[in-house]
Order: sequence, then C-alpha cells, then structure tokens
Amino acid sequence: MRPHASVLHLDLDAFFAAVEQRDKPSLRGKPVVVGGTGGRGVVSTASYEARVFGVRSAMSTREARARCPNAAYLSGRFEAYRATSAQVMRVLRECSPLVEPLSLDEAFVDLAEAGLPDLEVATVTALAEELRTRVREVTGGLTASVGVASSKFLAKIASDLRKPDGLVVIEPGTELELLRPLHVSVIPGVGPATVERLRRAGVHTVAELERVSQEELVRLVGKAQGQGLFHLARAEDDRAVVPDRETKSVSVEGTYESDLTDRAQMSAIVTRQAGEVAQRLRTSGLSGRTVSLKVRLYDFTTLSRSSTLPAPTDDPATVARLARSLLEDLDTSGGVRLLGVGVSGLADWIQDDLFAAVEDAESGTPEEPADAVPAVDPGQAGARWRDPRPASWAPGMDVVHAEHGRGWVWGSGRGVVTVRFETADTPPGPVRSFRADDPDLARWRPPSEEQPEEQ
DNA sequence: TCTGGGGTCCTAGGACCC
DNA sequence: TCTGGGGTCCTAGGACCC
Repeated sequence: MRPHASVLHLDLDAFFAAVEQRDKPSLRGKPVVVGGTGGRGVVSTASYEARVFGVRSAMSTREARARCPNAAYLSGRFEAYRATSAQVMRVLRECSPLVEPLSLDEAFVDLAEAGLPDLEVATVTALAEELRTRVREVTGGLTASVGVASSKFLAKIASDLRKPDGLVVIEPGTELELLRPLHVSVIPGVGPATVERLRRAGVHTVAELERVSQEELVRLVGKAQGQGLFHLARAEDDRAVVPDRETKSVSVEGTYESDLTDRAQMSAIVTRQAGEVAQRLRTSGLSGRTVSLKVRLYDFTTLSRSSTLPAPTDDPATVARLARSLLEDLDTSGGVRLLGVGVSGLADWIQDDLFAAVEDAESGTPEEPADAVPAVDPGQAGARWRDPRPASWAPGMDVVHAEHGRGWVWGSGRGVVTVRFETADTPPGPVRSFRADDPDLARWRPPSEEQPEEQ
C-alpha cells in the first residue's frame, strides 16, 4: 500500500451496449443487450436500461428475453469495441506510461508516473475528472467509472462504488474503515465457490475475514488464495501496475445450437478451430508447444486434454492433427455441446532457434553427445546446413538426417515425432508434429528447394 | 434446450531427475 | 529390503474475471 492514492482504475460503463447506443441513436435510452443471440447464448453486457428489468451479465439470453422482451438483442461488433478501447487506452497512456489494460473496458493507471506536482487527493481527483472528460470526448460520449486509491485492490473497489459515471477517491488512511463493512464478494477473486466456503465458516464481511488467521484461511481456500485474502482483508496490496503483459495462450471454442454426435463433424470443427488458432498465432508472431482440446458434454461436464510438442508450432496442420488425436481418445457418445482448441506454452521459436544457432557457432561444439547429432557432409555442410537442433533440444531426443531431399527431421519421445525443413539460407519451415504411429509421418516430405514454404 | 468466449491463475498427482 | 527429498515438467480440472 502506498502513502498516496496514486493507482487509478478506470472501467467503461456497460461498454459493449454503450458503443451500440452511441453508433445507433435509435437505441439510446432503450434497453440494449449484447451477447449470444442463439438458443444457447448468454448476456455479455446489458445497458443500464436493461438492468432495470433484472438483466445481468452471464445470464442466459433466454432468461434475459423473458425479463425484458423489448430490449434490442445484438450479437456484438468486436471491431468497433476494439477500436473504441484503443482510443481510451491512448488517452490513459497520454496521462502515464504505466497503463495496464485488464480487458477492452478496464485498465489500471499508475499516477506516480504521471508527472504530477504532487499526489494529494485534490490533485489526483482533478486528474481523474479530466481523464473521464477526455474519455467522453474521444469516444463520442462514453462514460467511465473511476476509482483512485493507494493500491490496485482498493482502486478497483473504488471504481465500483459509484457506477455508472462515478468517481471515488479513497483517502489514504481511510481504507480499512471503508473496507470492513463490505461483503467479501467485493474482493476480486472471491467468486461463488469462495463465498460459500467463507459463509460456512461464518465469514460474510471483510471485518469478519480480518479476524480469521492466515492458517485457517489457507485451510479453507488453499494456499495462494488464503494468503492473498489474509492480506487483502487488511488492505495490504503492493502489486505493481504492469504494462505489456504477455499472452499466455490462444484459443477458439464454440457452443453448438444442438449437441453434436457425428464424430466426422466434430473432427471437421476441430480442424477448422485449429486453423483459426494457428492463424491468430501467426498474426501475433507467436507459436506454442502445448495443444489443448476442450470438450463440453451434453450434461455440461467439461473435459480437457492436452499434448505438448518438443518445439513450438504455429502450423495449422500440426495443431489440427494433434487436436484431432486428442478428440479420438474421448468418449463423446451422448453428445457434445462445446468444442474448443487452444495453444499454450507460447514462445517465439524462430528467434530462439536463431539465437541457439548463433551460440553454437560461437562456442563450437555444444556439450551434448556428439553422436546424437548426425555427421554433416563437410563438402556442403558448413555453408548449406545449420545445426538442426531446436532451442528446446535436449539429450535423449533423436536428431536424424532426413533421407529424402534437403532438410532435417528430428523427433522426441512421448510418442510424438517432429519434423522441420530448414537450410542455412532459408528460414526454418513450419514445425510439423505427428504421433509416432501416424501414417502421415511416413508420407511427410520436406518442401522442395524451388518452393520453400512460407514462414 | 438453463448455463458464451477468451482468458488467467491455482492445485494436485505422477514422472523424472539429481 | 526399505524407502530421502527437492525441483521441474506435464496433465486435468476448477475458480474466477470481463
């Protein structure tokens, strides 16, 4: 906790619905619900006019329609939301270089880096009002609720206190008196499951939470959350505002209007989703080692299966092949309502590999056993071929010279064989991975030199 | 025809290594 | 012939957030 109220949290009010009302004047002043409009849709955002009828985020659209039949139901225009969000984030970054977006409609700003003459309550209050005005101007009228306090935790709580279109600055020294009467569910990270566990222990308010020992909290909700709650109950929070947080995973999923039962159709869907994931990885310059499949059965049981490659990939065929093989091992009789494909363990394998190659060239023979690396024809090798081992190569992985054409094949254990084509003067080709028993592996050939593969 | 989609973080057990 | 202990990686599931 800082001595000054220098952490700002900004939250755009009913963001998606507000963008729709801004862009379509006929919707202004009317209930608007943005979310899935199909039979299995849920509400993403409800305008305040719709909230009067009891429509809430995460409610099924079916129920929302029952409560508010006259609302406009829209499926959302994410390009417009992204563009508006970017305008807002720009305004925030003009104020301080330390801006941490949490989503399209929320961000923390570190006011200690805003170049203010001081961090007194009057000064930060004036800045916060100015920011709210600027946001309204650049977005064409969108309102934001803002909280300013001595930590992220309290700034976020503060921004919630006077929604919509509100500003709350928590004066340093008054944090606990504000916090103690509040219900524990105001604490970010305390959801229904945790609320229920605490309720059974007789804990409802932050004041009651403060009276529970750390050992007891850890027993109740686990180590990480228990320790976290112990400190948050005392308004202790030193987390920094971190701009540029790295993406950890990329995924695509879909829920279908009626349960899927046809395996061939599921396989086709997974293949398409894998392609979308791989495309998004490439667009972002990312690649990942772990491919995950998510399956939600007819009864809402959710299964996940994953498989980790020896090297990162952004190749749609590899992601698809692995995702399909994960699907094959699941019993989907009874029907499937959701399918999804994700990639995690993200890295930039091209840079990693070039870096590794440079290191190898500089340090001579690496320490790994030399016989694990195929001897290279000295007549051509120096100029034509790089060491085929990827940065993630480890002793025990096979590295074998491709017998067919130019390129390298290398593989590893765990039943997965990975191949890649590369030469000294072309960038590495896509990493393709196969289950060891996949007949496609035997059919794999490096691309011809005349037509080196993209990327 | 209750219950989205895109994420993050945590837990717990087993494998494996030293 | 009785059973180390820590560390890391991987997998599956769950809670939570917007």
